Amino acid sequence: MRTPYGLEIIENCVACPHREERLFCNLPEPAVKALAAITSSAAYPKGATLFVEGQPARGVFILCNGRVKLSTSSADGKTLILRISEPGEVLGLPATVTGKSYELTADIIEPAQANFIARNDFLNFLRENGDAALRVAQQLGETYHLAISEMRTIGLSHSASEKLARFLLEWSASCPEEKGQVRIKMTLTHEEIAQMIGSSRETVTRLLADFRRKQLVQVVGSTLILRSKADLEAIVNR
Amino acid sequence: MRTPYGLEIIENCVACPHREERLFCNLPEPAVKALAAITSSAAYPKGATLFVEGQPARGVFILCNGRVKLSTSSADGKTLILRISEPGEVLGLPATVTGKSYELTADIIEPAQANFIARNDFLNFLRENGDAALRVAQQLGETYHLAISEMRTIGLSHSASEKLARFLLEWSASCPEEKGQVRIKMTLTHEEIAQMIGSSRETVTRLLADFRRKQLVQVVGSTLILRSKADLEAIVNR
DNA sequence: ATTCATTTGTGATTTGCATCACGGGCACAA
DNA sequence: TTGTGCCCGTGATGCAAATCACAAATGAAT
Repeated sequence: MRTPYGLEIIENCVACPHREERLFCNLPEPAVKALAAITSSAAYPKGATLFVEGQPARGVFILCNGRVKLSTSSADGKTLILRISEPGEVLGLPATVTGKSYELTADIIEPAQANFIARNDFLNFLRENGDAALRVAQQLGETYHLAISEMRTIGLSHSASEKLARFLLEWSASCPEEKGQVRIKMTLTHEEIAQMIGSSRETVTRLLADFRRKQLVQVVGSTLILRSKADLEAIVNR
Repeated sequence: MRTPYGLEIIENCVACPHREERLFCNLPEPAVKALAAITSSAAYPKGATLFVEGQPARGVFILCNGRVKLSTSSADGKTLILRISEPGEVLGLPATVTGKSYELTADIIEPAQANFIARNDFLNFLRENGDAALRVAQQLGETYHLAISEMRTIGLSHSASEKLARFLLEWSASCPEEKGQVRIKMTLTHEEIAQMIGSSRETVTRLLADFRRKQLVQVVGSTLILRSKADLEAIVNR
C-alpha cells in the first residue's frame, strides 16, 4: 500500500484510540470490519503535508493523534487558516465526497498519526452502508457550521481587537471553565493567530499586550488565561 | 399541514420545474414517491423569511423559483451575506442534518416558491434511502466549497478593490462568456454587494465607478458587463 | 557556550477605507 | 402633483491597522 510521502505504515488501525470515533462509532459489526479493511494508518512528522489545496481529492484522513492546520493561500503568499483540527476529526471529507479538489491545505503542526481511506474505497463503503453516509452528512454539516463561525469572526468585526476577542472566545469554547476564567494552552504563534483572524502579526502582538494591560488575559509561558470572559464578550458586542 | 407564515400551499410539488432536480434526480421510483409524500410546497413574497439564524432547524427548503439571500448578522446590526441561492438549491440542509440551529438567515429577495420537508420526515427518508443520504453529503460538500470561496474573497484580499474584483469574477463564473466579456444581470444593490465582500456601501459605489473609468466594467441599466476578465484577474493577483 | 532560527516586542510612517453628511434620481402610492 | 422610501453618487475627515525596520528574547542544535 502506498502512502503519501512514503512514510512508514505503523499499524492497520487497531489500537488508535480515536479511530473512527466521531464519525463511525456504533456502526454494525460488519460495517466496522469493512471499514478496517480499507483503512491504512501512517505517522507524519511535524511540517508534513497531508494534502494541498487544488490537488484532486485522493481520500480522507482520520486524525488519530497530533494537530493539523487547515489553510488556504493566495497567489502572493498571504495565508488564511480555517481551523486547527484535533484528533478524531476527518480531513478532506468535503472534497472526497464531491470529487472536486481539496479546497484547503492540511499541514501537520504536531506529530500526527492518521488513518487514510482512498476515495473509491470510501465511496463504495458509503454506498453499502447508508447509515454511515448519513453520519458523513452530519459531519459535513458540522464542518460547515465551524466555517460559518470563522466567517463571522472575520467578516462581522469592526476592529482587529473585536476579531481577536471573538477568536479567543471561540477557541476557549472547548476548554473547561471555572468562574469566568479559562486556561488555554496556546500552541499557535502570533503569526498563526493573525492568519486565523485575518490581520497582521504585529497587531496581534500589540493587541495581546493591550489585553494583558487591561487584565483581560494573562500569559504564563505558553498558556493563556482568560481572566474575564465577560469583558471579552463586551468587546465583541462593543 | 402548517407552513411558515401561513402562506397558501400552491400544489404538492408536481409541476415545479426544478423540483428535487439537483439533489434527488435519478432516485429509484419508490424513493421519489416517498419524497413527494412528505413534501409540501408554498409561495413566498419578496421580503419573507424562510428561517432565521439561531432558530432550531425545522427542516429543509428546496427552492423552485425565485432567489434567496443567506446571511448572518452581528448584535450591532452589521450583516454578512454568505450567498444568494438560485432555484434547485436546498436551503437549511446543514442545520437540518446536524440537528443544530440554522446558522444563517434566509430572506426571499425575489418572489419564490419552495418545497418544504420537515426535519423528522427528511431524516427518516434519508435513513431509508442510503443513496439519497450520499447525495445529501455531496450537496453539503459543495455548499462547504462555496463557503470557502467566499472566505477567500473576504480573508485573502489586501484591498477592497481586490475583494470586489474577486467577487465579480466569482459571480460571473456561472454566466456564459464570450471572448473575455461576460454579461451579468446584477440584481444586488451596492449595499448588498458591500455585505457580501465585507466592506461599506460607499466604497462599493466608488470602486464600481472606478472600474468603469478604467474600462474594466460597463453598466447598462441593471446589467453589468465585464469588459476584461483578464484585467480583473490582474487586480486579484495584484 | 555559541551559533542559528524562530518568535516576540515596539517605534515611526503612511494609507485605505469606514464613517459622517448631504443632495439628487427614481419608483410607487396617495 | 407632491409625498415617502430607497438607491446611488461624492466630498471631507479621522483613525485603525498594514507595513517597514529593527532589536530583544526564546529555544533548539551542536
